[in-house]
Amino acid sequence: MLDIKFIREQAEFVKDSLAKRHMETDVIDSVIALDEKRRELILDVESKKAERNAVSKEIGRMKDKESRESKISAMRNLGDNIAALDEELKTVEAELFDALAGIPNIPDADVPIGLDDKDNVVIRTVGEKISFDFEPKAHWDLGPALGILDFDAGVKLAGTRFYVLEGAGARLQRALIFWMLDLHIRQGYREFYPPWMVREEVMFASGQLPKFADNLYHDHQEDFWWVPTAEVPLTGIMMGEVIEEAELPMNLTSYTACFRREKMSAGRDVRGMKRGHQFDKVEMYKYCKPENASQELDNMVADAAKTCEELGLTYRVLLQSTGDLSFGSHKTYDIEVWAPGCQEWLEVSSISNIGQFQARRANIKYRPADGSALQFVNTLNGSGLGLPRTMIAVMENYQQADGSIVVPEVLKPFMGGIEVIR
RNA sequence: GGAGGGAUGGCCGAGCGGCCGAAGGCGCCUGUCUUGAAAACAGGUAUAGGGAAACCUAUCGUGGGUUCGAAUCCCACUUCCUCCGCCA
Repeated sequence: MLDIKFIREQAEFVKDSLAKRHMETDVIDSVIALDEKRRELILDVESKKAERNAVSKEIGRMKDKESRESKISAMRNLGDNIAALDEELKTVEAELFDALAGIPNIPDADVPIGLDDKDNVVIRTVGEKISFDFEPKAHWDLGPALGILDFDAGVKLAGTRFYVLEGAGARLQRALIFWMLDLHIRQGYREFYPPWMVREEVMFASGQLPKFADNLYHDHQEDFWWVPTAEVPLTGIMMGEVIEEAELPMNLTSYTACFRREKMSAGRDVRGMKRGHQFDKVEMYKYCKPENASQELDNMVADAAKTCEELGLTYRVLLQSTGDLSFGSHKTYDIEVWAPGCQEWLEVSSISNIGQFQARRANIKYRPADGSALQFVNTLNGSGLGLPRTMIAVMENYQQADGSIVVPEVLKPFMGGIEVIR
């Protein structure tokens, strides 16, 4: 959510930013009109309240019954007037809030302008695409052949876009989770295990609601929303809090399953385990001061990249264009790993500086050490990494001619002595 | 699921429908004193919105209601605690 004062003062700049995202800019004009209406009403209703407060105090001290009665009836009328104005103000504020909640974040100045993900800019590529002296297989052939990945069972249990990992496959994923969490702890993150279902207000705070309700699973009998990413509870955990400056930056990491309806992308990526309704992810998250956010974004990209490096995967870092930038993001890098079987760069991580966009929705501030006024923190989030695609990359990169899969060096301690899955 | 008791500032804790944005204490900040510190003493110390400013408005878990006026009365909800039941 953007600051209404900022919009008021920098209307043209905000419009330009919307235009970069290929959005209509009319909403800014209506927001400014609503804001003016709102301030008019506040001026009016608050002066009336001031009068009522003053007269009510007088009434409390008055002895003369008649003039007392006349004041009371005058205040009764004023009270009705105030109630009507309050009602009107409430309506205007709700409209303003809804309008503001629908405006995306301002892209950072160095975000390339583009239409979609094709305009994302490759910043660097690390490693060479692996070459084999045989024809590499895709994971959807490798996995079932080894008996570690079962698409039919997933469909039987839950339908399309579900699969079952078993044996060394399930264990490999668990090893990745353990190893990633340990790595992030070494990198200075604190591990959290949050609820995987949250209240509606938490979904709103992190920016998923109201806009993306269609992509979420929701229990209609209780106020429970299944998290689409650990970013949601990791934002919510500090909702409404004031953090001491000395505590910043706060680095958090969490493993959760993620649940997504993926309604928008029906028909895309249907094959394999690339895109499912349920997937596991290890997430990194930061609360920091605004002036450090840019540096912390770079740090987080480096932390995620380290994960790919230690796994021995070829990867590239991309800067998202304005056409691909998600609703709440100020600036986002993607990390993609090369999957030689399905011949694809797979997005395993998306690392974003959200600025104060979420903090404003979630009301998360910090208290500067010098005692000056409270400030909104900045928040950052990034996958470290998404498990299914990491699994794909590991399976396809570490495959051997006979269809077996070598366990990456860093995962061996977690595999109970299994060095090759066969 | 049933019964009962709570929720007040950074923390603890008072609070009769009006003089309560809220006593008192602790903590913190500033000053006096001191070579320095401690102690003592004095003053200050919530958040948000509006306003050029003076200042005004709102907030005592949340949302409604009663009233000229609500921390205080009424209703609903959230949450914590105690007891009973159920349960991995």
